[in-house]
Parts: sequence; C-alpha cells; structure tokens
Amino acid sequence: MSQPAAKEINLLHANLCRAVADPKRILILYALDEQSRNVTALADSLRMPQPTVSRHLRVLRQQALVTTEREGASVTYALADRRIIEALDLMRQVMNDALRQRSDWLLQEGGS
Amino acid sequence: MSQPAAKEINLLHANLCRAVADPKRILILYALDEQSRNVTALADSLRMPQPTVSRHLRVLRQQALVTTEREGASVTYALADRRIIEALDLMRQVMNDALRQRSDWLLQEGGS
DNA sequence: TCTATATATTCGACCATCCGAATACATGAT
DNA sequence: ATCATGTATTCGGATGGTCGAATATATAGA
Repeated sequence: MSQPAAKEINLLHANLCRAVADPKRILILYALDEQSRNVTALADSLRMPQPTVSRHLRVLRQQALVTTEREGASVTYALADRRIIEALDLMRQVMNDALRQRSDWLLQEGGS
Repeated sequence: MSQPAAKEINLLHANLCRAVADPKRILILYALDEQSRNVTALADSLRMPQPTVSRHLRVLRQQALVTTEREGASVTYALADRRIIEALDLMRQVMNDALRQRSDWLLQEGGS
C-alpha cells in the first residue's frame, strides 16, 4: 500500500482545491448542500445547460466531493462531506472582510 | 459604492479559491503560516527558484492573501488571514478521510 | 422493440496559467 | 556613480481547463 509522499499529498491537496475553485462548481456545491438533486434539477435551478452541469459534476465526482445514487433513470447527486462547505464559507469570510476593509480604506482616505 | 451582485461575489469567491489551488502556493502559504519570511528565504526553504516564488507571491498578493512590508532592500511576506490555513486544513481533512476510506475499501474487497 | 426521458461524452476552438531562462528594477552601501 | 543584493517582470512554449453544439449512452415503460 504505497503511502503518498509529502509532495504527492501536496499535489492531491491542490487537485482537490482546484476542483472547488470554479464559479459554477461552487454554485453546484452550495445547491447540493441545500438539497440533494439530480442533474436536470440542478441545471434548471442554476440556469445552466445540462451538459455543462454534468461535466462539472464529473470533476466533483472524480475528487470524491459528491456522491451519486441511481434512482431509476435519473442520478441523484449529494454532497460527500459538509466540511467542503465550511471551507468555502471560511474563504468567503476572508473575502468579505478584505472587501469591507478595502472599502473602509477608500472611504477614509480618498473620500470623493 | 457598487455592491457586488451575487454572480460577481461568486466570481470573486472562485478567484480567491483559485489563487489557493496551486501546489506551490499551498506550500508557500503553509510556510508563511509557520513564519513570515522574505522572498529569498522562502525560495531557499522551499527549494524553488526565486522568480517562481516571486510570481506566486504576486498572485497571493493580488488576492490579498498575503501582506508585504519592506525591510531595507528586502520584502517580508506574511499571511494576511489565518482562516486561509483553516480552510486548507479542512480540505486536507476531507482528502485524508476520503483516502483512508478508499484504502479500507480496497483492503476489504480486493484484498490482494 | 420502439420511445421518451435522463445523463454522459466527444469535438474543436478559445483562453488562462505555469514554467525556465534571461533580464530589468529597486534598495542600501561604498 | 558604482556595486551587491534582493525582488519583480518579460518572453516563449507547453499544458490544461472551459464552453457550446452535437451526439452518444442508459434506463423505464408501452
């Protein structure tokens, strides 16, 4: 059982993050956090073409970020681990604080 | 003061994540979490060419993930927000659990 | 088997990012 | 002004990701 070396762990880590670092995939992940859905329902609620959603779901599936379950002709996708959302929320907090700080700074310094 | 619309927030969110989703930048962020450093010290300790480190730092700086402070001829980089590390750790936990689960699965099913 | 619905894939074009190598720029000291 | 050190940028090529459009595959039912 080959233990991945430090550099390979680093690569896997980056691959996992890269799978999350796409606007549409972020929307998909949040949508699945709200409720598990099949591809068509996702495409409808997010206003994206079905093939686009399917391709993004493949990326998430390959990284084990979502799980699948057949239900007749359709496939229900679910979030595999809620900590993904926690990580995304952390990043969003960082972003919001940075934006707020920048706007405070603008108001104080450059007050037009 | 134009409030970013939902789709623009989503884009900013993704840009922030994308800046983090690179193997070498992950190493740089962890190194800076351990201790603030200048470019050369980072390049030395991570065994990367100095121009490479500098280019990656520019990306992180553009996303306000790191801060800079001149000290004479050198520039000390520091982590801007430790929640970045928390988010990275969360993703690493998700990855480790997935890896462990997959290896359990292999041992049980395919036990070669 | 034939149809309808749901999901997945392929193709080509386009765009972004990464790297190594070389070089430019900035700062402090002599 | 010149030099040494630290930092940043540019160039070219290679790589990889994304999309729309069209198409292929799978499942359930008649």
